[in-house]
Formats: sequence, structure tokens, C-alpha cells
Amino acid sequence: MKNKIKEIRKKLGITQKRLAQECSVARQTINCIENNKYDPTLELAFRISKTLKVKVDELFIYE
Amino acid sequence: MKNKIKEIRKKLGITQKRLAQECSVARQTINCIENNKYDPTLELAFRISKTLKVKVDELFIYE
DNA sequence: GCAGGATGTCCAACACTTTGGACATTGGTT
DNA sequence: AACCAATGTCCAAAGTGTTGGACATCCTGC
Repeated sequence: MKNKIKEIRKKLGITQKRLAQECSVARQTINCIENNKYDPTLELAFRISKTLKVKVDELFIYE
Repeated sequence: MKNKIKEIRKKLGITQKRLAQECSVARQTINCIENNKYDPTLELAFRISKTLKVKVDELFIYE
């Protein structure tokens, strides 16, 4: 399960800290997800997608 | 977090057992998700979406 | 009205996600 | 070189998802 969070986040010019705040999670959570330590819960995936203004299906790549 | 799994599954005429098998999870898992006992992991959400031939963003409703 | 499939539900164990707090490393600016 | 923000990483605790196994209930067809 890959994702484009880091890429899109940087394109939008926001920090991990800021993204974490917008999604109401710890900064480590965003960091771990960006670096593929683990996948987010479905709900968090939706919150991140919403913040980054992309669809879940675009942000995460399954297969 | 709502979802249209039961609705779409029935439209396709498949059982919880069958959907579970296709997604490689226990039948209880599908049952619990359909009845909103808990949300699936992100990966399972993708597997279910793939099996039901819809996008994650269509199958799950956030907000 | 009985049988069999489909669905709902319980439980305890295990796996995975998320957390705060802390510290190390990187990178850019001056 | 020194500063400071941003990022990476560690840990143990708490929360959440998934499981097999078992049993109850609901349909539907015969």
C-alpha cells in the first residue's frame, strides 16, 4: 500500500506538523504513514485526503 | 463513517460469505463492517471496493 | 412446518494503529 | 559554524480491527 502524501503535501507547501494538526493526529502518525511504517485507519485516510484535497483512491495506491 | 457495502453486495447478488472469501477475511468481518460495528482497515476497504467494483470514495461516506 | 442457507452476535486472543514524550538528524539561512 | 525548523526514530501504553469457533435467528423453498 503506497501513498502520495509526502509528494502532495510538499506540493501544497505544508509541514507534517501542520497536516497532523489539520487531521487531528500526532505528527508521528503522519510521519509513519508517509514513510510506510504502517497504513492509516480508513477514517484517517479520509481526513488526510480531505485536507490534501484529493480522493482516497488517488492518494493511496493498492496493488 | 457509513458505507454502501450491503446495498451494493445485494445488487451484485453475492453473500457475505462469498464477499469475505473474495477479500480473504472472515465472514464476521464483513458482517461487522456492514452493520457499522467498526470500520475496516484501509487495505481491506480497497479489497472490498475492488471486489464490488466501485471506488473507495464511492463505497464509504465520510462526514 | 422443516431443512438449509444466510445473517446476526458473543467471546477472548492476537495484530496493528495511534499516542506523548523525548532525542537524533537533516537542511536551509545567515 | 551556529541556529532553528522540519523530519526521522524509539518506546510502552492504550485503542481498534480481525480471527475461529460456536450458537441463535431469519428467510425461502419445498
